[in-house]
Amino acid sequence: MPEGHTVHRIARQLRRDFVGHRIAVTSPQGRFAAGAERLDGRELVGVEAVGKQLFATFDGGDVLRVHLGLYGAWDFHGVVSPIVDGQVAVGSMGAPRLRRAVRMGEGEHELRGGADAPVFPPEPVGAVRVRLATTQSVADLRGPTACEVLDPVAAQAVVDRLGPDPASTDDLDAAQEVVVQRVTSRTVAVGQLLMDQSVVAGIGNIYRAELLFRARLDPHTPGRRVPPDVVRALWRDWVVLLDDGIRVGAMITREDLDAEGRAQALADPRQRHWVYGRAGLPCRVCGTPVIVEEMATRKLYHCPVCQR
DNA sequence: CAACCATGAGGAT
DNA sequence: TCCTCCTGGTTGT
Repeated sequence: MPEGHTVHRIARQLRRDFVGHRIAVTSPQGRFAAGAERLDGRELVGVEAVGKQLFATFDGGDVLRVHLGLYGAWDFHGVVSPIVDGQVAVGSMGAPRLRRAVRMGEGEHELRGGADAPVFPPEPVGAVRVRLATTQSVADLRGPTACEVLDPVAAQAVVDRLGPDPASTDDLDAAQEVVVQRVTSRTVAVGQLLMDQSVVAGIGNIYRAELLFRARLDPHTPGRRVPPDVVRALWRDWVVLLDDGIRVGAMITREDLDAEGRAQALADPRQRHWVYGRAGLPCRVCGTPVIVEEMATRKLYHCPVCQR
């Protein structure tokens, strides 16, 4: 369920507390026993996120590739350092219902073993596919759709299949034109193209719905019928939303909220979005009931009046 | 308890 | 278009 912003935050957390350390790698659940044994005791030398994929490189070049899919999450225990200035760090990232959040105050570096287990390291809870551990910090991965060890060439091949990700690209303008080309050359609905990770990486079902609403664009519009300037606006908006999501740690997509409204939306997910998850509720702009339909097996929310 | 659901994606048909 | 995998929270009987 995590979209791109979550994976970038996870990459930051791993860089902050794990890169530069020798890592004890285990698979409490057992389903990653061989991979864990291969990586165990090596130094983590770098972590990158591209789209929804995470690449953790160990000394010697092996890359741990993780994709959280719908259910995956990382839980962090022990020292969980702040990853964004002026903000709390959250001890768990991924599928929201999995959050056994350990919230830590600004600037706080604290040794603790989780909310209900004041020992370190804590016993693994549930089906932990991989545990990465330093002497001070633990990262538990559960429920990933992909978790494998790749050599650098294979890892790069995965990256090469992905479209641009604003948070892993240094040339946003060049990336923008790649997206323009990949959208406007297709007859597939733009609502599907935004979810296609080879077109643009990191967008999921929530950001898809919200980007289209913010652009007031009908999700059914064929890619080739979307004017290039509208694709550019979508891309620039994705740049903004992703950056905000990485900093805030939540998908607050309503640009009409003031600081207080954003604070309330952070506490109440029902206030975060224009249309996502609001089937039958009045559009926040025109009052028309929000429509939900299936598009390529995923729920698509949109306003039939504002988006055309 | 079971059934259903979720911010995902690959592969078979 | 369907099936499968992965985990766990919520809802219903």
